[in-house]
Amino acid sequence: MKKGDHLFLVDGSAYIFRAYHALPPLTRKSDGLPIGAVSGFCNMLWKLLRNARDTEMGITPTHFAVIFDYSSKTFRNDLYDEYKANRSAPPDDLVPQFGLIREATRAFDVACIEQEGFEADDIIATYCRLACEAGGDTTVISSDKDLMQLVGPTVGMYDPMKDKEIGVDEVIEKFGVPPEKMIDLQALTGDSIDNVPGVPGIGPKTAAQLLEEFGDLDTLLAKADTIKQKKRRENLIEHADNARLSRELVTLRDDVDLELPLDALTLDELDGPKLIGFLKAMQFTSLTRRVAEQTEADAASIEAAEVPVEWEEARGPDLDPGEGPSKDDVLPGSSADGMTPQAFAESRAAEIRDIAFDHEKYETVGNIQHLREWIAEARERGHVAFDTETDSLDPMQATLCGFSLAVEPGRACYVPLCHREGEGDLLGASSLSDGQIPEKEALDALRDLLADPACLKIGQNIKFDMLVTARYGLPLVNFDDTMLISYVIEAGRTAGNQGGHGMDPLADRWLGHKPIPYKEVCGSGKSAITFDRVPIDKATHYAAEDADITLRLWLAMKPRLVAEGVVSVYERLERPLVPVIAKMEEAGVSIDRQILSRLSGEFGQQAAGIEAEIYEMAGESFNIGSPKQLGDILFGRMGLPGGSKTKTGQWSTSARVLEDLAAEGHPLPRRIVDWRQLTKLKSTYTDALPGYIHPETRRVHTSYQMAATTTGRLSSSEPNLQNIPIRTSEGRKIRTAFIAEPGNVLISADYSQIELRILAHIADIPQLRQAFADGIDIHAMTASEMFGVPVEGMPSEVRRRAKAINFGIIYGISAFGLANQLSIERGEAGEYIKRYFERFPGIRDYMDSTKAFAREHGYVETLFGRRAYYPDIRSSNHSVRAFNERAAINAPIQGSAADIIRRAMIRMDGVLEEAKLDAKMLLQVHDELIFELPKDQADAAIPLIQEVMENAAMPAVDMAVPLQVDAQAASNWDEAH
DNA sequence: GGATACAATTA
DNA sequence: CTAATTGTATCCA
Repeated sequence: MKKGDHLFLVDGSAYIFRAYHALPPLTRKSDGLPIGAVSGFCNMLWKLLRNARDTEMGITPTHFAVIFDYSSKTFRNDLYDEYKANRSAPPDDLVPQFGLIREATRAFDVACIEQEGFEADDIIATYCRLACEAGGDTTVISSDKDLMQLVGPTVGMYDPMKDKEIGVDEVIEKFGVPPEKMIDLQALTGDSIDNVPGVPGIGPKTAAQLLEEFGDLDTLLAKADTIKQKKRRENLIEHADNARLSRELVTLRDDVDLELPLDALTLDELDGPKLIGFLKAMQFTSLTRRVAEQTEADAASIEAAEVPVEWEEARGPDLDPGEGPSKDDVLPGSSADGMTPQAFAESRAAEIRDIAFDHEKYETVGNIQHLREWIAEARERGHVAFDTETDSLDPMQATLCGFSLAVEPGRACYVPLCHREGEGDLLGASSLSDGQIPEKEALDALRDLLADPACLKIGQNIKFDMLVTARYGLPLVNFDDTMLISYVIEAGRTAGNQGGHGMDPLADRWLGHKPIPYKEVCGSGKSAITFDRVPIDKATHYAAEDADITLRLWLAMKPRLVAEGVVSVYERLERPLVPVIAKMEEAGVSIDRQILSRLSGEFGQQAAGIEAEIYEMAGESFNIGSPKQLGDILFGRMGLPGGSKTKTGQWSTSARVLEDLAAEGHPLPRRIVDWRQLTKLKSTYTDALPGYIHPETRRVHTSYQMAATTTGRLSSSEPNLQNIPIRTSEGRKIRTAFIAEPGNVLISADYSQIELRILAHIADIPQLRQAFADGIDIHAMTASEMFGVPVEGMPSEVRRRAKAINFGIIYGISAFGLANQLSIERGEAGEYIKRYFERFPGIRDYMDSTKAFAREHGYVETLFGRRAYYPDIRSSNHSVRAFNERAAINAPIQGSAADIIRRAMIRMDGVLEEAKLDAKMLLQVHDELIFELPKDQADAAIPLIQEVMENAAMPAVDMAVPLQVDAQAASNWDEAH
């Protein structure tokens, strides 16, 4: 190696894990071999090497190697035997990919390096040092912070997934310290993934600040006693040794005795046919094609290589028979001929991922002719991505600032409508910016596009855009929603990261692209501006990018619906519900301010009285709302026996614990429970709800999230109208404030025991089926089966226990949970469960087979084919696994019920309309629908609503158990329910 | 101001 | 023991 040479070092092991989690899971079409990470790896290597051969741009490596960890045990374990002890075994579908990635490296004719006893990072550090000494430059292909300590004048890093170079400045930007201080920073923060201890309570921000102040770790530890913050000071002093140990653990060794010298890493000419053989074996069609083009090899004449792989499973995809793609699922430019849907979806996703973003190419549309051209092109093509920009996240309040369109990847525009400039605080002082089409003219043109049934509008969370455009008098027909497509294909796969199905995480996962952050355009906090204040050129970059991303996501994801056999879930349970829910949100519900205000006063007074009693009993005043202070009083000063502890080691003051104390004769805990209940009712409901009354409609418009839960349920927020109190008489009063307009009534229609009925159907339990067919009290029946007590004259306590068990079954019962619920010993709860399974062995069979299915496939299905993914069900951690098993048992039951009410909601409008009823569906509360309609139509509507709901599973599923719906009309929600 | 913990509410 | 959202307290930047 000599001056001017450039060494590329790929951190192979880190890449594998990152690619596995970040990229959509791919499988080889012929046998289901998982190859997602391999695919990402090959695409990355190809990109790096292709750039390498293009001397016009980028850096040209002369030396190249991929480095892997050899085994998990290294010299660091001798320093600290807990090192990396938190690492769980790699997922089953990643294991075969380790070998494949090494094969891929060889197919690319690149050095593949691993050495026993050392981590890839140490080998990388050593090569870096050698290259530097020889006068060459190095680029480390990784984004691992552990490697950032190597960055310097001749060493850079490159994050292949974010296409981002990391130099000295980037390290400082990200961590607030220069690379040479990264070791000290990591020593302080530790690393929970690698189980490096660090100092508790110190995160990257604090660490950077401390190092800035003290210079380095040793100085810091020596002067730790001068630190002001108490906790921080104590932790630094107490854990100083851990910090020193951590420093040793995170310091990379650059003196590894290398098996392969630096000069052996020279980059050879690519062997096209060899690489193509491998890619063909993996069935990477689009990369094969590109490599063939580049190397001028004849791909057709090259046979797929034999690639050794340890993989026993050979399962095909589970396509629902007879459920083909519908007409509008035939995608533009489709080259699916001769390909399986799976292979097509894969190659499409890979194709889309490779198209670069260029914000400069987006157009701003400032005259009507230009807009008409865009709309004509969209209608010509038959599909267009559409996104509105507004000044509010609330679609019922939002003012339209502009909209964007995208017709093909990279080709997108923004149409500003009412951007303003100048001071806004004085009336009329701001003025409309130049270069905007008059709003009415632009909207009239847009109407032709949105109302055109022959042109598919593609949105991300299109319910929002639908509500906004509806308020401007524009109907939106024929649409797709990328958020819902994502929800159908990977509910639960993506839990954790924000939103899961929001634009940012989707763009990251499917396109490897980070959109312009909203904060960068509009600022945040106090200095935030509304979108109409954003300069138009800046707005175009942001808004057109959103439409561009939406279009790309649609292109990349939609074929997956077919590939995974879930088209009907999307087309029958998700998409048609969008306009239904939009209408419900738009309708809103009427709330009586006066009732709430009166209740607020009552609750406030009662709470104040109880507060005084509490201080009296406690002998001092304190903040009752602080669990910490309350715990100190109850279990410290007053010396009451503590029950359980919370996960942070505090004494629990949950209602459960307090009620147990009350039962032992202590008067104070009871009052605490009462106080909490009243303050909850006041703050969350009677005080907060009036604030949600819309200034113009005078009604409350909740927002339903269609892609928020793993099971298929909706959720409601701002305000949440799915948790309005009902259990206690005090809470119930709040429901009287939900009223019908004068002359109208509310109808509440709810499914009776729908989840138990679904369980009886799915698990096929004869006694349960019979009981539901006969209309018997199901909990009493369970009690009599289990305890041999006749239903007649059964003590209520016996029935209560049976009821808790029935619920427990639906929740994937555990002795711990049941014991907690019933305040009994775990052993006794275990006995109950045992006895239950003896009487209903079919339930145990259902649970076992559901668990087995989930473990094998990674997901479970509802009666209607909706999937809920539980990737952690294979966790080696017992409690994580058990939790996922319970969730997997519950999901088909809860999810099937959710699917049934969705079907009812989708059909409801048409049925009511046909019957000439002016009923409006207002709310959904999981198993209940609320309608508002003229008083004199209630008698006609009730049986119709019941019929639609009771038959909602038909004809897709013919339930072995009848569904029963109870419905009543009244002037408020309390009486209707 | 943002993140986290805990407790409340619902089906 | 399943699935959610919201409000208050608390800690830290």
